[in-house]
Amino acid sequence: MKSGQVTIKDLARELNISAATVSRALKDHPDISKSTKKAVISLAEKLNYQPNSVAQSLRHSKTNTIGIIVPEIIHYFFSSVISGIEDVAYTEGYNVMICQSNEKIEREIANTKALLSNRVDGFLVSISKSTQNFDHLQNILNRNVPLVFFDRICTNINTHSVSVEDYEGAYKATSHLIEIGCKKIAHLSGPQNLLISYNRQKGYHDALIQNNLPIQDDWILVADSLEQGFKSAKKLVNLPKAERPDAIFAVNDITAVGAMKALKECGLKIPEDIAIIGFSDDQKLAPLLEPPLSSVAQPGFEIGQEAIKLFLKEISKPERDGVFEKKVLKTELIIRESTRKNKD
Amino acid sequence: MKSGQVTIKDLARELNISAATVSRALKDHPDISKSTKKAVISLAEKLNYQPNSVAQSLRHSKTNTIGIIVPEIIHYFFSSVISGIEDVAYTEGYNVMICQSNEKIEREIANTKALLSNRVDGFLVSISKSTQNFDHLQNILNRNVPLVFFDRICTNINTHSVSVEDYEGAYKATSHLIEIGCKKIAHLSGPQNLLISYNRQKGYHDALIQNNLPIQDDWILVADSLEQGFKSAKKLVNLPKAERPDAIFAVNDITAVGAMKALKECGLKIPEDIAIIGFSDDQKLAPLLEPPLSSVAQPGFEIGQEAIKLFLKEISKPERDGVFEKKVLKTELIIRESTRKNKD
DNA sequence: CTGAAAGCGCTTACAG
DNA sequence: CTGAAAGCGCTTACAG
Repeated sequence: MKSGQVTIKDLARELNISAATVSRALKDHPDISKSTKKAVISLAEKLNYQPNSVAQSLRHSKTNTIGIIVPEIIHYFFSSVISGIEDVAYTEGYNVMICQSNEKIEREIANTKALLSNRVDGFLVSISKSTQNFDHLQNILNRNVPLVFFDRICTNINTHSVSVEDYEGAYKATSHLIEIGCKKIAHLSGPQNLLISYNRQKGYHDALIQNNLPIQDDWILVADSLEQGFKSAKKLVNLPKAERPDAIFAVNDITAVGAMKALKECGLKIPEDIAIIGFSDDQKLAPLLEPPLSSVAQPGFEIGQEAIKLFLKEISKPERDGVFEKKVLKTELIIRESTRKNKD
Repeated sequence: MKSGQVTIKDLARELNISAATVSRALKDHPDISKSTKKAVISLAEKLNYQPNSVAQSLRHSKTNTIGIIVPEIIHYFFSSVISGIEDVAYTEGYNVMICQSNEKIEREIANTKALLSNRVDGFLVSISKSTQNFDHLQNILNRNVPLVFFDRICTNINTHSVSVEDYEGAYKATSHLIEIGCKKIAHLSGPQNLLISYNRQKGYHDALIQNNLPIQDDWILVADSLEQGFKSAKKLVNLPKAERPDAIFAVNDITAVGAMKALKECGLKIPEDIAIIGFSDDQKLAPLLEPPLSSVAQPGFEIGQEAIKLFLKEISKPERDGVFEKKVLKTELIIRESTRKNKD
């Protein structure tokens, strides 16, 4: 009773049999006699025996635990992904250890170390905005531990990943703005070192080009928070009348919200004066705004499910074969009032 | 190289010393000579040695891991709490295992089992809506494992808890409605088996009584989702004119949002026709609504911090003494447009 | 059908 | 200053 928890030894002593037999009986090993099994199981139940997973992990060099690193749990998107992971983990008998990088590489490195020490069976990671060096991530692979990136994937490292069609989504969003008659389209973009930001901007860019619409540097502002969205929109509004955009495509919903706030404050009507569309479709937010915000939906829950499934597939291989799957999920254009002009 | 990871044995073999000495050198034990330490540490770094926490956990009967069970991660409130927990856990060298009950007791029971098997050092739990039997929770304490409830605490079990002043918060919210001139105040309430719902309703009830305002059964409807809030508000609006409430106090923000939607659809003005206030103050939502929603703020992040601190305090005791701390944090009334009448 | 023995990786009281 | 030994709780190849 050292740890207060019943062990196999306790059961063995009580029944006057060996620990080995108890162990076998508990896992219904065919060798063990029915009567022994019955005795063991009934005692185990009586004493509320709970196998020590720590010992099992050590024995098997397998913890049945997955390490997750996300920038911040509080975001709707990331908590959806985590839910998706947890969903599959639960049915497959895995536990999850969750760490937040808080967008800081130092913390991401520390998280990686902690999870490695804990011998998680695999990593599911979405990198921080400040992750520009990748040694800690490469280190995971060097140790032969499976790694799957999701959403914010790291192209410098060759491994599995789950992402969405950021380029296509942005292209669709921008094309949609063009279709409803907008001609001067601004973009509030994310940090360019993140592939997702880069791709979204590229989709925006290409949609304009292909529709022979002007690309103007002062219509492209880096902003990915409510506050920055607000400030940037103010800047756009304050451009000389002829140059003022008639639409904004924001890299994510919260930035769009900031922009909307600024537009309203300036007495501009959405979408009549300026149409606006976000990205990621925070379903707990976008439909509830006024006007409801159009966005590009990414299936967060499904991304999580796919990420853990790639991990499960990897560990079911007889051995690491260096073949990596890059799963790319579709996005969906969600049209709401913020891009629905009256004439439609 | 069984597991692909470097072990103490590997270091020992390489240096021709014993594993014991390596172990001591790595933890800077005073007995070990400087030169040995240097050799060990430099080799450890060279080979990128990462101690195996699983083995350490087994050895010490301590995993430095905390188990968290929440109803659902996706809620702003719960992810704030988790962030608060993670924040302290990180600085204190703890890892967190997070499970969701999805509001189902069966899953909560399974989560408890899994975390017990993993020998987490303690539990931080917010119970599900359907948790009416508490054996699985009592079982945690019976095993001498510390348990701290937060937010949705379970009064049948005597242990630490962190909650907020639900009664006072509800009382304040209702009083506020009365102060701005509302006289017929409805309440959208949560499931009554949850203490928080019960307390909020009681605060509402008592505020009305003390202000000599009528309590009417058909003004109190159980609703705690957007959809139910919507439906219930419709019911309230459809009451005979004289009985139609002039204010709604909702058990949480999302229910208030549903109600707002219904009111708007019926052409009613907020707050002029019907004022409305929520609870919990989802800061990613309430301020962005139109009109911005008043609410009662609960400090989610702080709740998480306090919960893990109670756990840390408990395990720092020389032994379990059965003395439990019930921490109750303040709420704050956040007044926004949804309860700000023009005359104010 | 059952048990003794060895080992997963680490730590530490004990001995020298 | 260093090492051999035992043990944390479990599992399994080997032997009988």
